[in-house]
Amino acid sequence: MPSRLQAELGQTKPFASLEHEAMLSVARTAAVLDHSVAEALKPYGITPTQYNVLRVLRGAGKEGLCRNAVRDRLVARVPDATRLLDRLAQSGLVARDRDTPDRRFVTTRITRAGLALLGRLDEPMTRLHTRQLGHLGPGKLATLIDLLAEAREGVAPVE
Amino acid sequence: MPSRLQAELGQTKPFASLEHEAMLSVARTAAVLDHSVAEALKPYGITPTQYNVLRVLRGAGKEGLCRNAVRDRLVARVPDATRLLDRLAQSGLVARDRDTPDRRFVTTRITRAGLALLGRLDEPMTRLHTRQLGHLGPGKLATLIDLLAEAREGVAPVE
DNA sequence: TGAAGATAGATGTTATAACACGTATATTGA
DNA sequence: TCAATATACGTGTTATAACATCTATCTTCA
Repeated sequence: MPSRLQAELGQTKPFASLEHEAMLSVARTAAVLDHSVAEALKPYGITPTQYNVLRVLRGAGKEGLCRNAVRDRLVARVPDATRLLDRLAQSGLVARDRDTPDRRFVTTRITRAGLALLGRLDEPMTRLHTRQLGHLGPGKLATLIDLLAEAREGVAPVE
Repeated sequence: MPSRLQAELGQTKPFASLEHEAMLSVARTAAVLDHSVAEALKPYGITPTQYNVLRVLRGAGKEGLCRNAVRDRLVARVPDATRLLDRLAQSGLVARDRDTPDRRFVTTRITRAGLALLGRLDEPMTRLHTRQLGHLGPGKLATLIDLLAEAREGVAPVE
């Protein structure tokens, strides 16, 4: 029986190895999920990466976070956190201040407008997540989360 | 017990839902795996997407594939397949011809140089895949592949 | 104390992604 | 048969990613 992924990619030959099929399955699933999140966020004028930043900053609270701390908490590696935050600052969703004793640090905090945007997004995003993955049920979701964590053990961290 | 992903992202609060944690787990795992593949391919001067295209075209054989067929077989959605193939053609790894009865189609085929490059990559990439995911073993890999396929059922296809 | 190195961040530049629109060929149906 | 539509692909443009390099501040230690 050809695999589900094979059919999705219109591929005639089976995969060379289970490892390879798993690699492509992860990439495919991430692309599909990310695409639907991007579509859902589009009406609000932000990208999944920007949404991720805003959630990180909401989690950090009033203290805020410096640039590198934000960058290291993001799901995907971003090589240019400065201009990512520039754009969010220009939209008024975050604010930056060089207000620590160590003058090298620039603290970024989510603004009232950023919190308001996240507030408007919380419900639709939760519904989206449920619609996308809810059918798996708690048991399978927990297994999936565990297996993915185990999968990440095999490679060096994103550094 | 805080989840593994929580620790990786330096996050203090638990995730809002299993669905959300699963979403982020998939994205995180894909980013980590993609990054290591990109690093491995860098010495050869191609990106993961280009590698993917070359594999698709090798699979298609002498017949080749038209632009949209290539695009639809890629793991991740690419909105500009023309210039992606332009770059591969400029590197001499693929060749294009408008040689079908229907003059709208442009057939793309992998060149001898493209095949040679893939040949050099086959072994190191297989080793990389094994190093990244081999420790899971066949049983867990099969489960992971199945769960990811099931996860993709919840959302509309990438169209 | 002050030069060397480390750290945090900004900036310049090129390549690619993303989106809208344009062109050529083929198909359909009045 | 020929105008309308569909299909396959290309092009123009802007935004962002990716990479290298630069500046400012702080730390370390001879």
